[in-house]
Amino acid sequence: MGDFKQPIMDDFLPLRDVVFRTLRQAILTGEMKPGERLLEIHLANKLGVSRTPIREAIRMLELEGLVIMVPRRGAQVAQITEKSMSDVLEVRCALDELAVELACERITDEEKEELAEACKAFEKATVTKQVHVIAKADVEFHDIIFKAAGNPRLTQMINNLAEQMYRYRFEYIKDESQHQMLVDEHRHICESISTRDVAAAKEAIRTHIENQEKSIIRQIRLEKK
Amino acid sequence: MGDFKQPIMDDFLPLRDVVFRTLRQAILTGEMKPGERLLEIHLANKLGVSRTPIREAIRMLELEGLVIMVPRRGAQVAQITEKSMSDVLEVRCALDELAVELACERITDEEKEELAEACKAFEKATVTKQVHVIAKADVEFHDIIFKAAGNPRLTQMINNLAEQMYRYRFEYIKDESQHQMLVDEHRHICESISTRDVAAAKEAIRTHIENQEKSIIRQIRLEKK
DNA sequence: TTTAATAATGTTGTATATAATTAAATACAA
DNA sequence: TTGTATTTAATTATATACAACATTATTAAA
Repeated sequence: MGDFKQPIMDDFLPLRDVVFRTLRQAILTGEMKPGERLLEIHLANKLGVSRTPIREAIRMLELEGLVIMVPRRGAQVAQITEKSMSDVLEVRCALDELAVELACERITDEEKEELAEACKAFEKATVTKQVHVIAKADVEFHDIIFKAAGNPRLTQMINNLAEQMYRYRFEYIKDESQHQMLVDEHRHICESISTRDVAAAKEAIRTHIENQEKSIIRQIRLEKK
Repeated sequence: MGDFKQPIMDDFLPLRDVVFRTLRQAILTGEMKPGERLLEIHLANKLGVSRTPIREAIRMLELEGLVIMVPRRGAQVAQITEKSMSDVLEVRCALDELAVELACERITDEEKEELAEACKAFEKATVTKQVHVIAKADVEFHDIIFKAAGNPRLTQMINNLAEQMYRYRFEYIKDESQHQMLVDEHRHICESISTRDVAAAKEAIRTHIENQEKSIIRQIRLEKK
């Protein structure tokens, strides 16, 4: 299927979902540049499917804000600006604060264990200095917090927002000088949730997100040159 | 076009958008009941269009969480449970708090005027005791806060969440015994934003949402019987 | 009467064909 | 050369056709 990276084909995923994931990946990784048009026949040929699943995927990308529709001219990849990113991060920070707040209230002893484990696992991962290993451990750590928060809707929204920053994620993790800080932040978050200290947990997660924001904004400014 | 209520046809909106709005309206008003299947040909005949725009609209409804897809069985209207509603309201409350916080920081003198106007207009609207007049004034009041907050992404997300509760909205406003409280809450919100008192504004909006939540939960419990 | 196999039907998933619209190219007049 | 029609090509929007699959009904056998 074309030269885009193929996503995992679990069972019989409808083609629209395969196309959706493929295009989303291409946009988030920057393989498809902002402003680039999504020509239906072109994509259909490239991915070896008909126009129908392409169109349906585009509708989904549109609602996720990844492409914008120009009436009768079709879709193009949405622009990523410093403003749009900081807007997203502003929202994400608020939602992450909510997540840790809820986690403080609702976390079980078992989940506390899991969180402590994940925290340690993250520290271990940083030692490997392999970007995707660290990224995975990071996701697992945060996923436990989301599970503890017990609000699937919230989880879905945060993950969706996080996805928008996918392109910048790896660059951030690559920077080894930040690793110790990341480990400390995770520990701090883990401890305050375990002791159900809402104020401390919110403060910790806010710092965590703000540091990410700084890194992302820095990268965007670099790109512009 | 069928017996659904026809939305406004500005210029030449693509059929998918007309269908999308029509179906969304039908779901949000309860005309289409949770669990009800969305049969493509059936809807296509009813609305006098082909299956293509119906399918594209369903993709959009799916991403908004209004319908869920059962693989190879098509779409059905999402269930609304007490849990799913309180999950949504939990998120909405956090986002509304963020909105007033940002509004406190960013509101201009001009917008302060507008907000005060809208607050008065809302009070006037309650006197008419006409549900849709009150609802409209309420929306206008909150829209000014969103504008002042200056984060379009946030606005879009809050509006999307608010939409999910559309069905219960009118019942809430219908209850005249609540009107004075609503007016007071709006005044309180308006004043604390104008004086840039973040803590007070957040507290005020939280109360505002929590009261809505109580009303909605009450209605859901009534429905179940 | 119950169960298994099979046919009929309904429905989605995908592909293709047609219509409508816009953008680009060309021709013509000022 | 510039501005304006007019044609041509490209592309989306919509409709229809076909294939795959799932469900239900029906029939045959135990």
